[in-house]
Amino acid sequence: MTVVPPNPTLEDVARMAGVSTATVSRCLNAPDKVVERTRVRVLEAVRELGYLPNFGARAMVARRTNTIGAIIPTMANAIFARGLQAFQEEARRLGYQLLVASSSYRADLEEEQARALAARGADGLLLIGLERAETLTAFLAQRGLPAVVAWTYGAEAALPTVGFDNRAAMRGLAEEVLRLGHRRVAMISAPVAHNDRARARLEGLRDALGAAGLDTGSNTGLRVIETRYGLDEGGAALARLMQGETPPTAVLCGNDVLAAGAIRQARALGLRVPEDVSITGFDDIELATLVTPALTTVHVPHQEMGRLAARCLVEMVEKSAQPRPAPLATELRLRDSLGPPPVV
Amino acid sequence: MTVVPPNPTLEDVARMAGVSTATVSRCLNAPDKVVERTRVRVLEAVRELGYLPNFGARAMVARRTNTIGAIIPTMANAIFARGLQAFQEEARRLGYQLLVASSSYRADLEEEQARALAARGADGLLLIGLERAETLTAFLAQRGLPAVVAWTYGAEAALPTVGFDNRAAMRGLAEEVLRLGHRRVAMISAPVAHNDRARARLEGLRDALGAAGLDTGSNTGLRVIETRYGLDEGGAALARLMQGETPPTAVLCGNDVLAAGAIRQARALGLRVPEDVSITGFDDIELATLVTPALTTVHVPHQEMGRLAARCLVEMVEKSAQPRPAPLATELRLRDSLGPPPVV
DNA sequence: TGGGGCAATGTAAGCGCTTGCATGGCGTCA
DNA sequence: TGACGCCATGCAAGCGCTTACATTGCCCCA
Repeated sequence: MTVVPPNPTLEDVARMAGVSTATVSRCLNAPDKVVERTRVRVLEAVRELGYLPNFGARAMVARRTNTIGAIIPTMANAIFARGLQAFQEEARRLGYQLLVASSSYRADLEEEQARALAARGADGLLLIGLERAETLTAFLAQRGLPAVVAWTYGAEAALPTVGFDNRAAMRGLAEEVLRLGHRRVAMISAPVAHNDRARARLEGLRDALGAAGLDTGSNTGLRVIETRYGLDEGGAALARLMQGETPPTAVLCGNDVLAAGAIRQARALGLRVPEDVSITGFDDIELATLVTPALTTVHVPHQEMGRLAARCLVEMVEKSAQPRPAPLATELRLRDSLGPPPVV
Repeated sequence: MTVVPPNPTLEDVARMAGVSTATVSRCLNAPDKVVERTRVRVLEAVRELGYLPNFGARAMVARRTNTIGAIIPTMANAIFARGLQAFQEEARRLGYQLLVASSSYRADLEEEQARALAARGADGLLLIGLERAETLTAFLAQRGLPAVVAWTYGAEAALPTVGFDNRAAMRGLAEEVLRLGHRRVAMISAPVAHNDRARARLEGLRDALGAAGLDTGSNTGLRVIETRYGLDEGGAALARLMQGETPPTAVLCGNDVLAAGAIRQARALGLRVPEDVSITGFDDIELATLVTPALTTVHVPHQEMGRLAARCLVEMVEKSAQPRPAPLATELRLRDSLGPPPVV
């Protein structure tokens, strides 16, 4: 009868196999340095004891962990979920374990999580969006910890970015809206403070408006409501927008969830979409085709982005490279929630 | 000018502050054991160097990491996302860092991830559902690694469960369906193999059918289609169900996503919901109120479940307790997608 | 004024692992 | 047969930290 210790160590295995700990270690890390007969015996002991290398000890001496960390604003948002799942699958393929933490959209928590992940030996970090505490950036630089930023694109950002041009994409959508004849346009946006993506989308809309010679001032021309993420929030924002004297004929939303909420609310108010008011989204998540009418939106290749980000980060970790992937292409998805403005 | 090493150690800090490493360590872990003057000096050095304790080293000697791991089937599913977000917030409040990994619904990957998390020193694990590789259960037992199972409830399960009774909940919904007069009922279910939750829901339906004296056999009475998670998958399943001679008058879906897909498909087929066919969901995620008609479904308290699971797990970790929380209550949400069967 | 006690700090062991270097046994070749 | 070299293995240092125990110095009281 063998005694199986609850947390067997290298030494337990060595004793059982009648070899030194060095040999056991070599069996695990460089099997070809050990002659077959010994190796078999050692692996047998490993199996029997259910031995699992202590990660902390290994990391301490090996100075790498094959772990990468991701910090996302929240898990409760489909936009991140899908891309992250792809990221993790690609990372796994490349031999890396993914650890996810979430920041609740707070810069201080993001930094805290980054430190936690760094302390836990993450070889690299995936971050979302360009905006963050300066101290975090400094921290990454000081430790020489590779990081990539996803879900956005910035040619001259400090860190490599993997994503798409939010501004240009929104501009494209807005141009289509204007082409249909809309002149009174409003936007329901996620809070733009500390969120370069939201801001870029808003600016894209302003770009289009400006190019068409329309007033983009917040007071006189373009009305913008900033609101938290959520269906109800989107609905509430729409209700506010529509109650004035001259409500907008088109409401562009910063993301699909806000847009879906807006559509639901529009119907609750007895407004027809798009006959009375057009509503558009951004991201093209699943729910875009679920609402009635189906959402006109901007399609973002989330999975591709996740995979690309993983490859990019691994390259930085393994080759100390500084890749600069090209921005991904987005695509207009014209569905039913956008139409010409009502004839007066 | 001070030289700031890229990865400062305790010793660097000690040298800079002119004390021993023990004192620095005490400053960090038991500040009241160090006199104020020294402490200030040490913390100053910590700040200046940007010192971050090496987690591996610390874990190795302290034998705990204040880290808990969660393994979920996929991040791309809103059901898990929301509960997990709540779990993580509660865990953080209790002083624990959450690390998430995903298993893609595969038992082998779940085990791999569990080992990875255990090796990384997780003090406890959050698992989903009761079904898993025996070797994993054995592994947890051998290491004495606390774990709780969420999203399901099993009174005599090997591990503490935090969740609700899937079977009873579905039975409740099914009884309502039968009360309205439906007799030809079908189900669109997630794959039941390796998924106790899906299976329990199906059994709940069978319970109700049986209690009403209806045939529950798969061939003659109840039609069940198992399909992968996804809107399109739900839609395809509905299409198959409706094309027979005597299509069901009510289709109960294993979750809201399948139901939403089914509703979309029903409309595409020109069927009115619920006049021609009733469709129900399960989970009550946001999208339930988005579809038209709004989904009749079972509301599950995901956030509460997440919080409770966190408290439960922390209790196990800190007090070596074996809590057995009571099942959470679910609630029928009667909305518009369920109505009486069509009059023939 | 001297000894006891206590609070603050230092010393050093050891957590589990990897790895450079030392060792020893064996095959090979002259 | 003996010297050489090489391969498999062992030895031991050391990664960065915590903590039990030792040491120091000071205060207080007799």
